[in-house]
Formats: sequence, C-alpha cells, structure tokens
Amino acid sequence: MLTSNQNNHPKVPEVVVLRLPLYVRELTDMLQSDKNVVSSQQLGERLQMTPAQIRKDLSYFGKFGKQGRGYPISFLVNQLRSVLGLEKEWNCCIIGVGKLGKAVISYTGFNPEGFNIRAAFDDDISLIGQTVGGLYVQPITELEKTIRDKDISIGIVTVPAPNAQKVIDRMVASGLKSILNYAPVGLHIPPGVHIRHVDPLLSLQSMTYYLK
Amino acid sequence: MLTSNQNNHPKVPEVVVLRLPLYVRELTDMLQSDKNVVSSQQLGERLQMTPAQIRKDLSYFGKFGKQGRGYPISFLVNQLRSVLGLEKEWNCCIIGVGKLGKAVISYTGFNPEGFNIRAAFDDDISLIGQTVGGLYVQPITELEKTIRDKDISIGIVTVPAPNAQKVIDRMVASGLKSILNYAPVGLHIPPGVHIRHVDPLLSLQSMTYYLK
DNA sequence: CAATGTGAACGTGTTCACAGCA
DNA sequence: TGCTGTGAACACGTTCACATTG
Repeated sequence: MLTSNQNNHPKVPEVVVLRLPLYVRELTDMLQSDKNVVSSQQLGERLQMTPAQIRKDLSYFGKFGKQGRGYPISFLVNQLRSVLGLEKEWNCCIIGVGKLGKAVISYTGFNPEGFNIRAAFDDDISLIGQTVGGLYVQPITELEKTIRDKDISIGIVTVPAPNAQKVIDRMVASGLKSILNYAPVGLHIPPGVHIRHVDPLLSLQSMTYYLK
Repeated sequence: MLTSNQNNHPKVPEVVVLRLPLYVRELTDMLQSDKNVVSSQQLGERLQMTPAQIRKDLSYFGKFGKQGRGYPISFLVNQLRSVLGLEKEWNCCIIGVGKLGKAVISYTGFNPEGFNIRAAFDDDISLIGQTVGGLYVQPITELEKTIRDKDISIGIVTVPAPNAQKVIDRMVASGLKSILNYAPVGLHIPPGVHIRHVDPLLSLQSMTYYLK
C-alpha cells in the first residue's frame, strides 16, 4: 500500500479535490428537481464535463452509483459533503479589517455553508476594540490564544500586500493549516499548509491574452 | 503549421497563460531592487517554481534571456506585458450593483493596472439612474449600445446566482468575449468566450478536504 | 563557465472502451 | 439494456539533461 489513502483508494489528485465542491453545488441544486437519480452523462452536461471524468473522479472516493440507473442524488451529495468535511462547521478568523476585510466579514455566503468568522484581527490601533459586523477587533498579539480558545482552523487574509507574508507566517506559527488569501502577492508557505488565492486582477490579466 | 500560433511558437497551454501574470507581478516587484538581471533559478525561488518550468514557459513566447547571465528584468516585464496585452487600457462594465457590485466598483486594485470600469448596469428600478462610485447605473437594455459606444471588452458579473446565466447570455450576445464572474453558480458559455470565476466559498470547501 | 533554450523522458490527469452488474 | 467502475491508452504538462552561447 504505497500510494493509497486511508480508504484504500489511490492518492487523489488535487484537481479532483478542487472539482468536488462543484459537484456538491450542482447536485444540491438538483435536489430541488423531481428526479432523484442522475447519470454521469446528465451531470456532465450541466457541468460541461465528460461523463468519464465525473465517473473517474467519484471513483476515487467510493462506488456511489447503481449500474444501469446512475447516482442517487441526495446520497451522492451526502457522501461528497462527508468526503470534503462539509457536515461540520468550520471556525475562521480574519486578519485585516480595512475596507476589503469589512466586505468579507459582511459577505453572507459563508455562514449558510458552515464557515463562520469567529474572530477579527488588525494592527491598526484605531480599529482595535471596535466592533465590525458583530466581531470585536483584536490585536494580532492575541492570534494564537484566540485560535486555541475558539477552535479556529481557517485563516482569511485581507491585509495589504506588503503585510501579507508576515501575517501568514504568524498564522502558520499559530497552527493554522488552511488559509484563504485575498492579498495580491506571492507568498511562501511551508509544506502541509494549504492556501487558496482570491485575486480578480490576476484573472483579468490572464484573460486579456485571449482578447488580442 | 498545424499547432502553431501567429509567432511560430507551439500552441501555448492555458496553464502557462495563467502563470504569466504571476511572473509580471513578481518581476515588477523586482524592478525596485538594484539588480537588473534575474536567472530562472532566482525567479523560481521567489515563486516557488522550478527553474525549468519558468524557462519553458517563457520559451513559448520568445527568447528573452542571455546565456550565462539570465533575463533582463525590465525587458522581460515589458515583453510579458505585451504578450498579455497589458500595455493598453481595458474598458470593463459591471452588471449587478448590489452590495457585492458596489464593493467591486470601489475596489482600487483594477484601475492602476489598466482595467477601468466604465459602465454599471442593474435591473432594479430603484438603482437605475443613481450614481455609484462615479458610475451612472443604467438599465440592462442599454448594455449592447453602451458596450459599442464605450468600447467595452470585459464584463464583470456581480448579480445573484439565479440571474447570472441570463445576464451572461446577454453579455455574450452583445459581443463580450471575456467575463469575470463573481456569481457562485455553474455557467454555460459558448466556445471563444473566456470566463474566470471568483468564488471564495468553493476555495474554502476544497481546503477542508485536507483538514480532516 | 554560468545560465538559457529545448528536444526527450517522465509523470500525471483525461478519455476510451468495455466488463460487469442492476 | 443502460450506466457504472476501471484498467489501458492517450494527451498534456513538467522536469531533465545537455548542447549552445554570450
């Protein structure tokens, strides 16, 4: 068992993990329809993917379908949510309570999906002690203690680019293993820590290539 | 010449195009240092990439380096900016002037990089005619005419998920070929139109996989 | 002689094609 | 019969290794 995970399936490519939330979202939409089974063909049409890719992706995690019928929608959603760890709630903290940070704090899309921002930090004296979106803004010195006390496992970075690396170093030192980064800058993180970047400017800059 | 682009280089993989803005950003930072040449080795350390990948990526677009020396930084930035089409200004429009749309309009990161939001649209009667961040909110019926008049080539979608597909159909029908989408929903676009998604929730949901 | 540019080797992800099962 | 699950074939992106050159 050299290249298997704990479920005896071969190691899962990261791209596959990145697609799982897309499946969950689409299948969740389909729960409202009257159908309760979906084929890889039908799901592929909705997601603009090949049926083979969907079947292969799902096969990394188990056998969720019935031959000749397809996949029971609600069963499959539940399985995938479980694979992704979406049945539980995740506590997050946010660092940087400037304009961007405030916008992220007031974003209503995270909570219903089980991602709750439980703490906010900043190094601006004039912000510390204030309440933003129901969160008491704390000094970054309290980061480690708060992460422990509030069982926080995800950090959201909304500081200006020049401050991002040192903030992230601090988050990593405090034990966070998952970071959602809004700072438009390249960052160094150690192995075992996961980061995702939200960077609309980079997205625009790569699209212009195709506009010429 | 079956698989070549107009510069006689082999077809460029999309992943390579996605990395070009990263190179531009990092190299632009390096302009402020005293060095004026960088090796693929050094750039790779900063970007956490292998030198080979950087050299291969760059080689799709030309020979920008000098053997034994490395790449002249400012020359390379200029070349890459030109490849990406970043020497010119790009006019954008935004559809959806709710909370998210307002936040995007007031984001200060686009303008300095040559992406200017020139028009805003909404279908909410109470918003139309108002001024948001210096933009007069127009009814969507004026989309096609405005795109033509203001030479807009990029559309930014900040409408609620259920409205996104029909808005995008309309943008595509009006001739837009590049779309930056903030709506958390899967979308169908025809070949030749490029879309990028900004979806922090999907990013979070894929990271939790590694937290279990 | 240091570092590029690039074919060739390699590895990884996608698609095919079909055996197997409801 | 219809559709899954999956090895095998394939395609594509990454890395290697070295000839080349300032």
